[in-house]
Amino acid sequence: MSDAHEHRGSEELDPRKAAILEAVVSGYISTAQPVGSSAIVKAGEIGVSSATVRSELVALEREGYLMQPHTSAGRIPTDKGYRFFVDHLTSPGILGPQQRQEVTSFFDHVQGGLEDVLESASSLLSDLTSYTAVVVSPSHEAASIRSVQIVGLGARRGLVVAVLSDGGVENRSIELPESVDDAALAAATAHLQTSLMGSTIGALATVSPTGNAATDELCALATQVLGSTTSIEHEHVFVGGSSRLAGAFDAIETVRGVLSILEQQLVVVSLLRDVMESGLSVAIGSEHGYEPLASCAVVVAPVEINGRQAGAVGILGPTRMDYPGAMAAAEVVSTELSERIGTEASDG
Amino acid sequence: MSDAHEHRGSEELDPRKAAILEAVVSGYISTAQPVGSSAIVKAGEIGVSSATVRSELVALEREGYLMQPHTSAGRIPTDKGYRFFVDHLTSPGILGPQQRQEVTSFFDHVQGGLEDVLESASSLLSDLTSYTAVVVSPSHEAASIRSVQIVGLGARRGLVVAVLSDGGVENRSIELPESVDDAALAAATAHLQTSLMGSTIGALATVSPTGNAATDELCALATQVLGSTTSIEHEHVFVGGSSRLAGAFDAIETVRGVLSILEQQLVVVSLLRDVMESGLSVAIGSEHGYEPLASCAVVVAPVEINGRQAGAVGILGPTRMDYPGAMAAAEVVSTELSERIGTEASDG
DNA sequence: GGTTGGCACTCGGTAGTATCGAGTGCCAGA
DNA sequence: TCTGGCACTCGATACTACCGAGTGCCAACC
Repeated sequence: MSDAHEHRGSEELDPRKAAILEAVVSGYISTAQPVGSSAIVKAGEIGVSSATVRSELVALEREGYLMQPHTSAGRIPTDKGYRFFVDHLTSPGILGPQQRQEVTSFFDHVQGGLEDVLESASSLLSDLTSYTAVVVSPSHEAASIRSVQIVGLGARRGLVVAVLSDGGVENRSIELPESVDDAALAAATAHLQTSLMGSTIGALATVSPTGNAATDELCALATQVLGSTTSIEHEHVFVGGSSRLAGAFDAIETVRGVLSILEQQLVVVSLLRDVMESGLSVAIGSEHGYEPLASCAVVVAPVEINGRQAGAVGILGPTRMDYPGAMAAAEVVSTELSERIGTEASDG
Repeated sequence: MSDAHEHRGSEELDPRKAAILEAVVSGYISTAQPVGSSAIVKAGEIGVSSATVRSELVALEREGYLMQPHTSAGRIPTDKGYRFFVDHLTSPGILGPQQRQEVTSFFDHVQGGLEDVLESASSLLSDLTSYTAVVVSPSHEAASIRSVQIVGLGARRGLVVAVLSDGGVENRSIELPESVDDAALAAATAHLQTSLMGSTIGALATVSPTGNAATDELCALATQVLGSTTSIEHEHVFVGGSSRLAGAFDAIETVRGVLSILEQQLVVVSLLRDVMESGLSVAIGSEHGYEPLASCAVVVAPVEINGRQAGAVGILGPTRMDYPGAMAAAEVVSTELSERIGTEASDG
């Protein structure tokens, strides 16, 4: 009480307290059982008796790093305990040779369009970590348009296709006005192409009228559907290894809640963005504000294109997850993805 | 034994036996509890005493329609029991007005490309039924190419984009040869366009050489990546409402297994195809050969384009699912999807 | 002969009780 | 300040008793 440090979140901890806290956290992470004083002593790192450890445990509990599920049980870490562990007691870790191999092999062999790569990447990240992984596609908002065209599909149906500088392809189906022939489509495509080339999908350039009514109508239609859905709504979320959630939690209601969150793409996007904006790479328990994820930890890493943060990868596990491993995997995959997706490099 | 009918799977059942079977099945579907003789009598449909019902239950059990979880419990249906129920005791049912409204509202307002529509449709189907839903995109194998182009993204990176007659857009990133300028890309695009227009992605037309080395190299590259992945590998599976699995089963291990199946897109595609090829619209329990889905029932409906079966929708629930409701929802959504996707209609 | 009420029996589920032991908090002594 | 000792707590496990839903069987009845 008289200690002014009490209100600081991350003040230093007695080296011995830190060691004991570490023993509890890593013990609980590997066994999923509350850790008792004798188990800590047996681990060998601390040269004192269990009685001494117990008094330290009481202190750690009072300070909010640990809690007891019930009176006669060992301790388990609180969110604050995990936080201290992540910030001060562990470092990102490195991938094992086999995982390293898996990553390089993946990026050597992956093929297909942007979406396919991201989709597979989410599976890769899940395989590497044994947790559920998410990959949020780079926002296309800032990507510039490299090509636009209107393709007729027959029977008054058409498709507006825009290719973006980041490799993304946006397409929207439209209903064509009656009696549009291929020539009209070609004319409109040509005009759109010159007008929109280089502008971003978030801020489409205005298409000046040509005087040809049919062309202008088509162009208006195309720009309208391209701009109609804000790009945030089209940020895509890829979830890999969702079945592993069932292994990570034993309460089926928790699994349900987390799965339900993962279905809401907007929520996942916001979650990852919020975490990164607060400058963290890990959000533990209730640190992010999402109730149903209170028993989860999220490890995130940004995907960058030309130094600008454009997307993200995330790993979702129980708070008692393997933080070093997850952070290492997220780091490696996000870096590789950034490299692979980044296109406007200077070595051309 | 002496009864020759014994070996026929779906011979008629005594009307009273059928009524009793129906009572058991619908009772178990709505309560999830084994159904006893007295509950059947209380339901009122059968004008006999519980003792009589019991002797019929014994017969139904001997014939394989019912089983007892343990000696002193009521009966629950076997897969065969559900099958009889679906085939003879119930009909597809109709959607409630509210659901009907939901469907029309959905198809009125949905926008975006083909994939977006299918993705949202899986959520719709899940919302309608309260079960997990899957939508398999129409195979692009038979769709003809309406447009091909190679777009440069800078720094030796390019994207091959093909627009198909069914509204699908395939894209593959490629590494461009050194020193390719926009003119070369345009030339190659033009040549590809005329060569491939109308051919299917499953059987690309050969592109005749032009004599221009750069153009021919680009065309070869493009046709190679377009043909490289067989189209079955690119059939896309959209899963909606996976969180509902956690509500449908109480064994967490079952949830895990089913989720794991849903992650394997190829398996889902095969499953739905197998079921439809055997002429069914419902597969119950172990009727399909997929072990982890032994406690599931799958309701499927084809998505057709111009009369040809091209994709499918499916509903995945426990064997004690609401078959009429699920069948109605699958039917409606698949029909609407067929209508919306089908493009080469004749009224153009 | 099919149907029925009666009845003994089975067995999962629930509640109550005893026991075990891991782990604790506390304290006196080193 | 640390340590060994000790009484205490309380979840987990095992065992028992009991209840009741539901059964199979059978003699009697229409």
